[in-house]
Amino acid sequence: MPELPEVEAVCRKLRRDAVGACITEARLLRKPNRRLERSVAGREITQVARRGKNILLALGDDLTLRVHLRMTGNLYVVDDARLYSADVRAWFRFEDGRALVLEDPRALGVIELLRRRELSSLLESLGPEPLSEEFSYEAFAALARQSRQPAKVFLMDQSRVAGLGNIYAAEALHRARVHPAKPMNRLSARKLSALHKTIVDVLVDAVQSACIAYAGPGRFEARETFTLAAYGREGEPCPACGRRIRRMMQAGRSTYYCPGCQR
DNA sequence: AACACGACCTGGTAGC
DNA sequence: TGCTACCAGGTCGTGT
Repeated sequence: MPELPEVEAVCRKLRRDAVGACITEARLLRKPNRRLERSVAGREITQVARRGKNILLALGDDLTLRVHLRMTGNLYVVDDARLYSADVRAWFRFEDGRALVLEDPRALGVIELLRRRELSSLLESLGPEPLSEEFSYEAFAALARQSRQPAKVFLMDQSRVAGLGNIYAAEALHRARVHPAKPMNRLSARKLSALHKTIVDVLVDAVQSACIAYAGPGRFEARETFTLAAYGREGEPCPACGRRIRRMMQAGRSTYYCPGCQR
């Protein structure tokens, strides 16, 4: 379910609700992990950070709880974890009675405890944050020029750019008028530059939209201000040129694009 | 290096 | 109504 914008919305809310909370007890309901459960007890959540689609809850200086929501996860604070039994896969009870809850119907989400070294190797494996200074055009273009990967596959590779997923990769390509199958090293400087810009634009818009719509429990369905131009619109007219949006498969995922303007 | 594909899981929906 | 097939916002491991 969540890509960078939705994960960012989750993190912003957690910064308000969970930072400073002290964990008294934890349970991973799907796959019990006594070591993790024991290790987090008594620890304070000192910081909430996002890197790509990873949520990083710092528990003091040396330990970090990494949560990845994968397709259907959601992470939020509730007043009483016992009231949210349906798809709750893990809970972390706080001293004040509230609890941090991982809700994840498909149970593909990941929770793990990382020591400092493990955290840095995770961070090293990820490409630049597209909404930070490190996502420069030069760095992006340098990677692109040496890759023959199809543009869509390249954008979804977390080691190239961290945080894009199936929806926003498609939307960035559509805005930049780049065909999803175009090999990255064959894009003109003009197209490459357009793509670099639309990645940022799409994510900025989507973060704003996700933050407005996101309230915690529940899904990320309401995209208040972000309208998808291509994703999920097979057969509908392209808002830019009117040609019908097509769907194709790439790396096992659906890709939506406009055969008229994306070339 | 690049790509296909299955595995991990569950639920929703279109079609018969 | 009930069944089947396919689809889903992610990632990893294996094989070609």
